[in-house]
Amino acid sequence: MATLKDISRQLNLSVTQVSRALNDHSDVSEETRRRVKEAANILKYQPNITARKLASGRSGMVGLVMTHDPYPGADGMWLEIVSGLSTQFSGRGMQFVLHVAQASDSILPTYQKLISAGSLDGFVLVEPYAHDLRTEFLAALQVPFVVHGRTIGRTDYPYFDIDNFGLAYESACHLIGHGHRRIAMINGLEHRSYVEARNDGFRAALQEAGLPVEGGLIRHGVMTVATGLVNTVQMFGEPGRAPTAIICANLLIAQGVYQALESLGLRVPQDVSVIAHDDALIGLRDSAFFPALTVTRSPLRDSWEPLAEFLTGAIGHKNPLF
Amino acid sequence: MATLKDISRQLNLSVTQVSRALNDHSDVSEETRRRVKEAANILKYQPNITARKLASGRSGMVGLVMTHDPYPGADGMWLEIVSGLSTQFSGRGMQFVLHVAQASDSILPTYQKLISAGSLDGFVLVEPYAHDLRTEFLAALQVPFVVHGRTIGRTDYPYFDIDNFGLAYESACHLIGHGHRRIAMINGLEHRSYVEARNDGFRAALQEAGLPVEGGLIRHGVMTVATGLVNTVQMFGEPGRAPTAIICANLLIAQGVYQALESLGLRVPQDVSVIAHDDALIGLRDSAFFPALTVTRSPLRDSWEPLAEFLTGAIGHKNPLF
DNA sequence: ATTTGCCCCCGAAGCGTTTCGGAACTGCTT
DNA sequence: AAGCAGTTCCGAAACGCTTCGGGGGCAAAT
Repeated sequence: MATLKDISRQLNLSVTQVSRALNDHSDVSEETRRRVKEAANILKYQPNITARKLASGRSGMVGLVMTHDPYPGADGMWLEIVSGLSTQFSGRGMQFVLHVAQASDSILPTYQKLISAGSLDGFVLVEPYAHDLRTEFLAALQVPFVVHGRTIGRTDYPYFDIDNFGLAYESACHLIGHGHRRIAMINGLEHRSYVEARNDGFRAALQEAGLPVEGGLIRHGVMTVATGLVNTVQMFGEPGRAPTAIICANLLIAQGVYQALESLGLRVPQDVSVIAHDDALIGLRDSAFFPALTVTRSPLRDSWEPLAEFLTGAIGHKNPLF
Repeated sequence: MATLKDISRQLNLSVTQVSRALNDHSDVSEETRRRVKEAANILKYQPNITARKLASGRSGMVGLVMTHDPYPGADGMWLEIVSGLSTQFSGRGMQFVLHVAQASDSILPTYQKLISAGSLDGFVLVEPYAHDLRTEFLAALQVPFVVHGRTIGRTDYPYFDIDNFGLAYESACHLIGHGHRRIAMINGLEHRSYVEARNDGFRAALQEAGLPVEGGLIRHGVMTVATGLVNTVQMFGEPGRAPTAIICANLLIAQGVYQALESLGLRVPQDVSVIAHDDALIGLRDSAFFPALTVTRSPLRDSWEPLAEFLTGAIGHKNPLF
């Protein structure tokens, strides 16, 4: 509850100088800086974010807007995203908040509202579509943002992505090298850019090997156990069209695939080979699979640090606080 | 980006009157109110939350602080909580934000920081302990808050709770009525108030029936499938001490219990009766259980509306915006 | 002796809103 | 004619902070 004025009174300094001292400006002597910081500590001074934002345009708060649509079964990822980003930002002295939009078609208005209300400095976007309205919208408004993944086309914004094309490509090549000729892929929801990229990588590998890319072999769904299960059962339901290998977009899907194969009396890897991508989510280990599961792995966790770094950079650059 | 000043200039009114018109104060004529609101619409005026907060002390934002510790497998509940509360508050023209504290022992400092930074009007607390530091802390600071559940002892704050005692009591009575003599309960984590209340209800029913309350029959854990599974296996591992009925704190635990019983070659309900409490979480239906599961049910979903109502009431009362 | 440059400091303005205390006007009562 | 109440309005202050522009003081350069 202590304010700058309190400190300034106590130290016989001007509010200005106290502010500059605390924000490590250049034109304040080493001695006063020390005294000010000491007094701030004693008085348990906390800068008033609201006032700071109003004066400087920067609040030190960044946000992520998620849509309200629930993803039953796939929500472990949200925990990972939210806690990961929160950790990173608070390590940088910023606040990370999550905002839930009411419906996916109200997401742009939600950003609009948050921006013109003016309490956030920037945004983190996750799960971008191949062509995403949000990036264009935020870019047009000159609001700092950062993307986990990336869109197709113009990418003149900071983002952090993994080689989704390569991931699927390598997995498919691996299976082809082992003699597989009918390979399926159970992927995430269509139009998401990483899903499309993986489809492309998958197709490229098949084409290189001279294999046809049949429609029914690429499947989409929310990344849950149920998706893996259902799609596997479906694929093996059409006689003569069953794959001999399956590539799974994540470990939950792989779990469903394993369950389905077991029920169908098929063995891994003798009857069907399975490869999955492992995001290293909390509470789900590839080592828990039996028979052993082959994975490509890149922990989601590794992306929060660069994303936070980029965003703080973009914000600081746009509107320096000191 | 339009401000009050813009509107006032356009209409030849004072900023004061425009503000009062938009906030539906009494001393502004019907005619001006109409004109002001129309102009605001045209100019796409959005009140600047930051400035409003600074001037009035109210920002229209409320928050929930969760701890960083991940609950693998039990995070569906977080989705339910966050999206439910968010929906309720945005329906009331407020913003709901989620903040992640770095560690559970830093939770009070986190509140402290958020409060003195002064960007939130109030808090929602969930999963309170029987004796909870947070309620005392916030009450002492006179910060509005509302609790999902309640603490033991002084409850002079707004809260919404269900009859956890009765829940467990009725379930136990039901089983006792069917002739069961060794009844187990697999409950949530110790010290949580709803967990303690259910323990109490459970014990009360047993005592009334003259049954002993043995130590090993009340078990605690995070509310996951794994907890149900492991505890069931353990209980049936001690010969002669196995229960004939199990009460589960939620559906995930019940799922684990079913899985364990199936592996152990035990049938529901012939060999073991199972009752669970159903919070009606997204993506998990009691009807999906086979053999059919007996449940007590009270949707978590029903609590967000009253909680939001209470909190907005408490905030408005404390510091009226108009 | 004057200028230049540097270091440290301060007053005041401004961010966009709310709110307090009055003020102008109308119409109505004494 | 004066007083009163009610309605509608406004100026100015305030919230806590940042930042612009300037201003002393002092040592080195002219």
